[in-house]
Amino acid sequence: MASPLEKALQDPGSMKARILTSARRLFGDNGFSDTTTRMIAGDVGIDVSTLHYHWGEKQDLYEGVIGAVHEEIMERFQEVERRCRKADLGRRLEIAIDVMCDYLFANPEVANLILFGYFRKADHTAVLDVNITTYIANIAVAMGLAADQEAVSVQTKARILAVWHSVLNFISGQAFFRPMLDVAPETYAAVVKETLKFILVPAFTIDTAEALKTGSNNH
Amino acid sequence: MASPLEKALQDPGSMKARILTSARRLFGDNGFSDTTTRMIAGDVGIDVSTLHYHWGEKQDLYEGVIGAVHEEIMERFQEVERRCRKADLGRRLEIAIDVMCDYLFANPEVANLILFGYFRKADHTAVLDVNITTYIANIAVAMGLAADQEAVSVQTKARILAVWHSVLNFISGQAFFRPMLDVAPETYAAVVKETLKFILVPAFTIDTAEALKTGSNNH
DNA sequence: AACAATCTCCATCATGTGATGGAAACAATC
DNA sequence: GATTGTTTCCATCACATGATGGAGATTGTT
Repeated sequence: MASPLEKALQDPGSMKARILTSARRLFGDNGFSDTTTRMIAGDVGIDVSTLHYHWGEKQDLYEGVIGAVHEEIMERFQEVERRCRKADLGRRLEIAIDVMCDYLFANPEVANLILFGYFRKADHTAVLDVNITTYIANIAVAMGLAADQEAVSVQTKARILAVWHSVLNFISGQAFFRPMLDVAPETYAAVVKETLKFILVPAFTIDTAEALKTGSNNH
Repeated sequence: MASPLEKALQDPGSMKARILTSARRLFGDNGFSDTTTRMIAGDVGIDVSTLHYHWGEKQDLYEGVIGAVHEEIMERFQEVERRCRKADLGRRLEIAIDVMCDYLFANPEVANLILFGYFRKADHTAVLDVNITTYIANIAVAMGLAADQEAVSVQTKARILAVWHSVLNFISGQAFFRPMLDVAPETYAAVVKETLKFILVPAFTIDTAEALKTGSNNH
């Protein structure tokens, strides 16, 4: 569907791909407005106009980054779904937490990029909006919380959003929280996984039966 | 401690206070970089130089906003602490969720401002950092998860961070998630409270005894 | 070697932004 | 009513940023 993106991914050494890589990291670090095209060009070691030549305007490059990240995330969800077969709900949650944490800790800019998207009031929100809705439906089905992607109750959606946020925030706020907890980087990752499982697993494993039954009436 | 801030709060109709109010909302909506001093001045109905006359440079105004919000939050925590006396842990959590949700839904810019702080790599992070640490310690004590503010284990800190994030994200992402859940604003608030209690209460009420015992060894 | 296509850079523009100086309006005191 | 201190606005500056045009370099093809 995204032909320029495919072309860029074909050869990671191509100029277009190199720009995308730098843009991804810098946008993730500083957000859209605090990342200048000159910063990205400087990081790649090229001129600004070369950047514009390959990607058009800044907004297009940003959407290219979001698109690439989106594809990666969807791949991870498919991995979760594969590994979740024939496991109970508690185990499924643990698998999902492990897979997503491993991925996000290895690509910390991803969590930032997604969370930045919540704030931007720009026009591209529609794009990201669709993505998030897709994530939610995917998780619901993979977790066995909904029969198909169309029949996800409000409660289930809200609960998945809460889980998803919890994961993202711990990774996104890493630079902020790790010093606060005063632990080494590797320890931080372990603490995060443990905390997520501690908080999330009991709620779903204990209460799921009732939650699904009363899932369509809101208080 | 903050003398200019006190002066502004003394008279809500004063120019300095009016600027602070507009700045608070606009910074909350758009973040620091996407909010211009001209936007704020325009919202108040004054000239840019009037704004600079009262508040100095943009960064100072921003810190004024953060400071005011910080004071409000601390008041809420004190309220939680008062109302938590002689209640068990599950009930304490519910009280804390209710109080903080009511406050944040009534002042939605607050959640944005705090979350924006996670991302900004600017110099003021130290200020916010201290604030967050204070929040965490306060909650830990109010919840009865730690004896005093100095003796909070890594696990407890991480768990409180997770709770705090969950609350903030639902309010901050309201404009984003409410359409996704397709519910009315009042319903959204109810769903959020319910979801938070659903997810958070079981973990702490079931597991607390063991959690506190093994609170100092990770993994 | 000649040519065409692609790529990269230098110079430059238009615009928006943070910030300031100084003039004018206002308020308070005598 | 004059004087002094405070507040507000107009005009303007310096600078960073997004973006472009066109010249030069590079590569591939014949």
